[in-house]
Amino acid sequence: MLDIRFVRENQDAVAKAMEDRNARWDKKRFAELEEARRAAIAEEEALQAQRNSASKAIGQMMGAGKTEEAEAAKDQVRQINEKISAAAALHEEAETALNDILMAAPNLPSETTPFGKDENDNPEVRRWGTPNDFDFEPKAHWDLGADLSIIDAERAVKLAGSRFTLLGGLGARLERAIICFMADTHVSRGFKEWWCPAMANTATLTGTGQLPKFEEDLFKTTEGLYLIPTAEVQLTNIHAGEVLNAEQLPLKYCAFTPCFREEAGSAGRDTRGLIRLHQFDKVEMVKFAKPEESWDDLESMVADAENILQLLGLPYRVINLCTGDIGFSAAKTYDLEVWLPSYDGYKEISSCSNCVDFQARRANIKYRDPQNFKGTRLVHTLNGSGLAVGRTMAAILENYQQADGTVKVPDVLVPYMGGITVIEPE
RNA sequence: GGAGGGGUGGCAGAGUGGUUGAAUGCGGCGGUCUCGAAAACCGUUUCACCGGCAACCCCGGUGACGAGGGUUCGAAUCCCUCCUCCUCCGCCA
Repeated sequence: MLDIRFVRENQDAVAKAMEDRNARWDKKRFAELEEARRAAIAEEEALQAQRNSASKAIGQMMGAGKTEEAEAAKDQVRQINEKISAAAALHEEAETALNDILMAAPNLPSETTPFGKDENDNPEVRRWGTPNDFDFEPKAHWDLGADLSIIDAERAVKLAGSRFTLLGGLGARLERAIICFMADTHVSRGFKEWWCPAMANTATLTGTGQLPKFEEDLFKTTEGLYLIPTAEVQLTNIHAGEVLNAEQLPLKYCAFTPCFREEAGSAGRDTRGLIRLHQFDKVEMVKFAKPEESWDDLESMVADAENILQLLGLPYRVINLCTGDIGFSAAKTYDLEVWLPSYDGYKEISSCSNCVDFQARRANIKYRDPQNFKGTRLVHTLNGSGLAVGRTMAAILENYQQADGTVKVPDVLVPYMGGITVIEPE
């Protein structure tokens, strides 16, 4: 959520930023509601002050035995109360309308977020590795998975429907190996690992920005809970409503969880394989940082994600999402895209964002730094995939496939595969 | 699922309708004392919002004692709903 005072004092800049983001923004309506809100508050509070002093006086009259005077005063306060109710109604009306606007408004892009209309305007930052030049016709991972009997798409449909997957034998083992490798690697680099609920409540999802605007992207239970679309939701909200100490920052958290997404608007896209599923696994990183350090923390988080790809020997590139393409809560986002032969191109495998104080304000996450300021301030929150497991498996299968149809296991995963170095048909 | 008992400031713990934003203790911060430290003593110690102002650190006001509603001139204190924690019983991976 944006800071209402900042929006009030920077109305033109906010309107411009919203336009850059392709977001709807009614500058005039905001200004009117904001004005109405403050007028109503001023009125309401002035009346409350009257009531408070009158009530105090009544108490004294009663104490002094002046019953009749007290009764007369009570009548007057009753009238004040009616006025308070009217002012409070106006106040709440404006407050609710403003809150709806602010909760639906995306974050402001950072200064280093390039201007652009859509994903075609995302500048490439760097590349790592060279895509394999196969001397045979490489298969797509869904064909490799079927041929090796490690991905059973048909039975997954039987069990749950389309956009689910069933991994068998070394496929299941490879999924588990990738998860453990990623989590272990992050832990060795200073991340604290967490194991989280796969469901979250409304407040939690509001804190990170999925709600109220993107409910249609989520699976909802009959109990009113939602399946988490990413562990970012849980890791970030761990400290919701808390005040952290400056010495503990930055906090570096990671977690493996399954993730669940409706994928409502993506019918027909990536229908095969492990790229776009209702349920997928992901190891997620989240950081809580001091505002003055968060941009450095974003760079190092990207490095943490890149480290996984480098250890796995998978070619990738880093792009800087433009204003028209960054997500709702982010001020700046780097995407990591892994080389995927079946797409003859790079495909997103990680997204690392600095949300600055946008989520911290929603979730009320602050920190104290008595050396440098009095009171508390909002922290900055960052999140990044480290990485999406299914897409990593797809990339491994496709990039490590061999002419005979087998798949070599990346060296770093061999220990996690119980020493198995090649995935062969059963 | 059944029965009972709780949720107050960083922590502990008072407070059952009227200067209680909240006693007291601990902790924290500042000071006195000391060569220094400890002890002792003195002072201080929540947050959000509105208004004033050159000013977030000053002044005035409003609100907040798990959350939301109600009663009342007035609620931490009474009533209702919800959330949550604890104890016992039952059930269960």
